[in-house]
Amino acid sequence: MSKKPSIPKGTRDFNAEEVAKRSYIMETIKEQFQLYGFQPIETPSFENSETLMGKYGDEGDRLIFKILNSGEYLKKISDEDYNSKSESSITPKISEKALRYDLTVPFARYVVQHQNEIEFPFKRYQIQPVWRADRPQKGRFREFYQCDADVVGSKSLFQEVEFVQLYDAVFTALKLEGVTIKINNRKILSGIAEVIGAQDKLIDFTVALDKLDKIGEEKVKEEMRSKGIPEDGIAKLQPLFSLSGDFGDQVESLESILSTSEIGKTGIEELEFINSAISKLKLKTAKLQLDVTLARGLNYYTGAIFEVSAPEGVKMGSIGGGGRYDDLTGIFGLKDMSGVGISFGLDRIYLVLEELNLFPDTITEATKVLFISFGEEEAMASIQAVSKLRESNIKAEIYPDAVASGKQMKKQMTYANRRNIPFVVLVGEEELKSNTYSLKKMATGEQQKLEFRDLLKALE
RNA sequence: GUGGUUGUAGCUCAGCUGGUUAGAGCGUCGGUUUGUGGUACCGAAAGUCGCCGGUUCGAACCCGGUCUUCCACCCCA
Repeated sequence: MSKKPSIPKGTRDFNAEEVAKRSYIMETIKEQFQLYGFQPIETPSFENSETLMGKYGDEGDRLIFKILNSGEYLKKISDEDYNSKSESSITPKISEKALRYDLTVPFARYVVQHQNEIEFPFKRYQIQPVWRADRPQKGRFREFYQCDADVVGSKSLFQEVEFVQLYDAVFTALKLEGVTIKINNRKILSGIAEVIGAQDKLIDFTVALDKLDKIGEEKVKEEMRSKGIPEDGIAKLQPLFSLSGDFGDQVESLESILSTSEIGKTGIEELEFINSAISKLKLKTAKLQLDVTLARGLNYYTGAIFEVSAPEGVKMGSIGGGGRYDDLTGIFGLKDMSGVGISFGLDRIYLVLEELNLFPDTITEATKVLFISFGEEEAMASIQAVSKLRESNIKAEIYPDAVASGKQMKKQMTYANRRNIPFVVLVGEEELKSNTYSLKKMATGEQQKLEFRDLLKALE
């Protein structure tokens, strides 16, 4: 045996069934995106490095796949840089392009670049792969698909409301019931940080808070202390750790904490607006839940923050996320362009649907009938029949190699069986003479000789 | 980037404290069955034990490195 070929870690091949299942998810999402008025765009797999670098924090920069320059790139490096062995100074000189890390930043770039051709508010969706140089683990790959829908150019909170509805619509259409749409607001987090005297430590504070359900109250407090958050501030957080009840109850507790923070109060108002709209509009199968510990994407989110988690009992990271970013295009020079968007994690949704057995049986449509090949003359007759069946939209094929003996007959039957082809047609010497077709139903083994008209009827 | 885990036939995995020619099930191929698959029986082929190096009289097994798998942390879809 020669050297085994392989694919890079964190990447996958997909067989016919997997492709069918993946496209089922994509089509379902696409359909809902279009129903909500989003237009598709696509952007290149790789961007100029400067478009991506620095947009996702230090951690993000580390996870961006960089593309090596072509040509004699080493000759352009000065001896000083070369000997320094410093990645940060050499990397930009030998790599000017990088693989797309998410769809949001390329979208922001797109909006700025095409601002004169775009009607605002601009609603677009985008379904494309992204790449991250991460270590793979459960539900985490180095190449995976994101399905994003965003609106730029509207500050209306009704956008947030519609996105909650959109999440609900997609997961309902996928029959994935009972997902939780968690919502939070950056302004509330800022408000809390302000109240406890940690405005400058917002990220440290929220990163610690985000771990609450994972490591528990004490460990979270410990981490906050270690980051230099004052003890009396941590004490003020106490009501946060025991938040309970419905949306309204939780908001009440928050109000008591945030009474002295203007920004915090704004955050609460926004949350309440979204919640009351949603409770009037009603969700079909999803739940909307306030989660003050939710703190993702803080590098650019400024208002609402969303995250969707799989139904209870399924061990999987978030299957979707999103939020409001008031100034994303600002980085590229277009000010005052508020955006809000959500993302679906195709690969994770796939794993969840698989685990819960929610894929419809009908999505893997294969060949319906296989014609057994006997010889040249028979094959010719078979191909004529196959062509006619195809004209009637019946998936039909003929085994490419002729039967020379019973062994090959067996081989062809086995082939039909393996591929789950439900019907086999035999056209041999006898059938040729009588101008008939022997149709065999594989599941039961029953077989009958039919004229073409009846064959067509039986297969329709 | 940190810590752990995995790698033996096409696939799933056994393989004792290091000891002759490395095993099973499934699959593949052939036969019982020359116009009939899915069930039965008989037989056969198939492995540089992930790769490189070390220890040893002797390594699938012990040690080091490296790649890979999966998991956790960080972060994230």
